[in-house]
Amino acid sequence: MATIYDVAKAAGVSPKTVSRVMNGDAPVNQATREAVKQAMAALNYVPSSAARTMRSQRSGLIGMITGAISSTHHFEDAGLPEIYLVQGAQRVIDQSNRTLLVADSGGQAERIPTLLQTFREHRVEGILYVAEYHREVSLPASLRDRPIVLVNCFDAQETPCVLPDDEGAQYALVDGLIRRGHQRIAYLTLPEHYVACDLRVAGYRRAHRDNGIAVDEGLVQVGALPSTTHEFDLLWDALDRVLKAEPTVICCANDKMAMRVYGLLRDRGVSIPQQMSVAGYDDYRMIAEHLHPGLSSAELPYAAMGARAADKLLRIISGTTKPNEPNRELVSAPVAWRESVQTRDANVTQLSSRRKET
Amino acid sequence: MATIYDVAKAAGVSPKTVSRVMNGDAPVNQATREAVKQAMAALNYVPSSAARTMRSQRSGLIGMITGAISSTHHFEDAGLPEIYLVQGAQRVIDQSNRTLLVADSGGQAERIPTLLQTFREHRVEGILYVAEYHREVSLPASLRDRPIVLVNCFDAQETPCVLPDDEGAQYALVDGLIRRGHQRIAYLTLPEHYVACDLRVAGYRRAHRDNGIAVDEGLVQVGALPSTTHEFDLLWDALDRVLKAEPTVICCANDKMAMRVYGLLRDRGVSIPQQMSVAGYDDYRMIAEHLHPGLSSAELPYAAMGARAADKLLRIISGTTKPNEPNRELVSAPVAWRESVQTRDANVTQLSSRRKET
DNA sequence: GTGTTCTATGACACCGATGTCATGACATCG
DNA sequence: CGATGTCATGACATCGGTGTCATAGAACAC
Repeated sequence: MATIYDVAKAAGVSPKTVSRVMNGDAPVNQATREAVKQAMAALNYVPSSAARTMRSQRSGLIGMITGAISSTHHFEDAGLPEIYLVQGAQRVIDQSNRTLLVADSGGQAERIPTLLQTFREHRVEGILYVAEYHREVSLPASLRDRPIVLVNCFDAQETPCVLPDDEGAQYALVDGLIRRGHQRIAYLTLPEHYVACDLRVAGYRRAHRDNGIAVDEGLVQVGALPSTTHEFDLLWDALDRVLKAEPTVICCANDKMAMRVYGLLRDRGVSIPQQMSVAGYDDYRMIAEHLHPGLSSAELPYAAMGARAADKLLRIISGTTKPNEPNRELVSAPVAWRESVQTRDANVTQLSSRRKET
Repeated sequence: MATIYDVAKAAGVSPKTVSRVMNGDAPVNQATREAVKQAMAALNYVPSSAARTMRSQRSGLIGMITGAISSTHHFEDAGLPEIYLVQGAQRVIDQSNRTLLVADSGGQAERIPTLLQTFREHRVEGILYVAEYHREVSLPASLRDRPIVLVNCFDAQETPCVLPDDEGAQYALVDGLIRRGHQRIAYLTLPEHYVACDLRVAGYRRAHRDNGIAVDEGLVQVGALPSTTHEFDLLWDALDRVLKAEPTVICCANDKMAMRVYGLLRDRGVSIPQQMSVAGYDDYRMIAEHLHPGLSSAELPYAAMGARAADKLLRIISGTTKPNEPNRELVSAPVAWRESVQTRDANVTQLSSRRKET
């Protein structure tokens, strides 16, 4: 590969002048500049980031570590939307003239030290630490030696983090359901004690409270288990229980669950949305758009979170954090309304007739 | 950050000796070695890959460019499984003590030159060029200056590539259907003239031929359009047409389409799999496992393709390609059989009774 | 005892950028 | 006309590793 010396020789100038042409940090005669540019083009010159890094002590690299945390089991399908996080972060990072170095542990936590070692060898300027679902983490001390932003997770040390606004999004979804005339809103939750579960149930309740509707506790049932292999073992029973409470719409903890509920409802001869509306969470387009009817869902805004996290990290690195910038940032997204939710005349109760059919 | 000089000073040796301890390329006295190791640990020393790269002229970086090609429109959900490609490639590349540098264009082709420039600045040793669906590409000349392996695509110049075995996988799926007693197998295809469409239809036909079954052309209908926004506009009609040919199973071009077909069949009151079996393609676990009933599907083996491509690229880089290694490699995967396909008694035709029901 | 080989180590240059400082050619000012 | 300043450029050192070569001492052969 051509070096700056080759270019200098070809253009009949010193390497330093070539450097000046590239970086524009000092005046260069127009004729000289042209000669240098021609030489660069002729030799197909590309500057070496290794040499630059050495001289400048700045690598221009940002490390992202994903799929990082679970050691007990592999998440088969978590990880998929991470590509959106990567895209969102990369866009922002490219604009700052830096490069994103992605290390995916593939869910094997034991690989993390190796990946971090690689990051350190490359002198990454900061790290984006991505969890596969909204949760609390405790960072290894070895991660604390450079700027870091947590994505989709938080810790007890108030490390800067970017989180989805689970409470707000679920609120928006349930509030939207109420505005569409629904009063009896079933909710099949995530596994208990998950951060997202608690937050979303809180949003569900706040939406009821703000609209002056009392929550029938029979309408709220745990719909999933933490184990991925038996994740939906209790869904059948949970669905039976909420149906007993005679809802007009079933909110599912995520789109996967909603997809299953579609099947289960149809097994029971319940048509969607005529006899029962359904809503999801995550807005996985792959699912929500292609289910029939299209699934209304609260978006998990991964791309925006990636962008926001990258932005925050870059500001920390450059020391230009905003004065009152909070450590913890919530990212919101609008609800995607599709055909699975039917608008009801608030004064009409179709419940009794529907129940007769099934 | 501590440098090799700091370590040398702390251990009372020369930098070169520290280097020897790290690389083990020359004998070092046991006592000296221990002293150096202690100094490295005490100073939390991590060697600088930039300095190494400069001296050795080897970056240890492999570039992967994804989501790279489409310029006309953004693929909303293509790109998702790419994470598997990344994981598969990364595993192999890590084992070779190299680092994967992923650049995702987010479907914006105009960003590719920038990304390639970054790759060149980092002196990547080779490039994995990933297409978002199986297709022919023509590479920009600027990509030809270093080893490259195409993934999920091929070109006219016989550039080394790794492809999914569409023909073989569709053959295996259809052959499996026939072995399960199906004789009238409908096929809703991808958009016409797509590489994968032609290959899969070929597999479908070969499976019939090998089993001595004539293909009823009414059973084969185009099920999707190239436009993503109107991708499935003709699915309704296509489904109607194949149903007229009285199939016992409907093969869909991909899992998304199968998900829609689930909905459409149920609208028609056709139960799956009792009245109609359904099969997909891609084996997107997120869909196939959570549809109800579970969807039988031919796997698109992204992780394996990523690993194979990385392996091939590393062998090209190291000059250890196998003697008879073909430029083009096909990656196969077994069919994932789930409940959406019902085994039939080959001698019983339930068609007439089923048609009456609907 | 001298020559040869091996072990263990260090001095020094080099990879390719760029920061610092110096210098020469002009232009401007008093 | 000499002092000062600006413009354009180059010499040189430096970043942190490692390849090359030199060297001192120990071990071994004859």
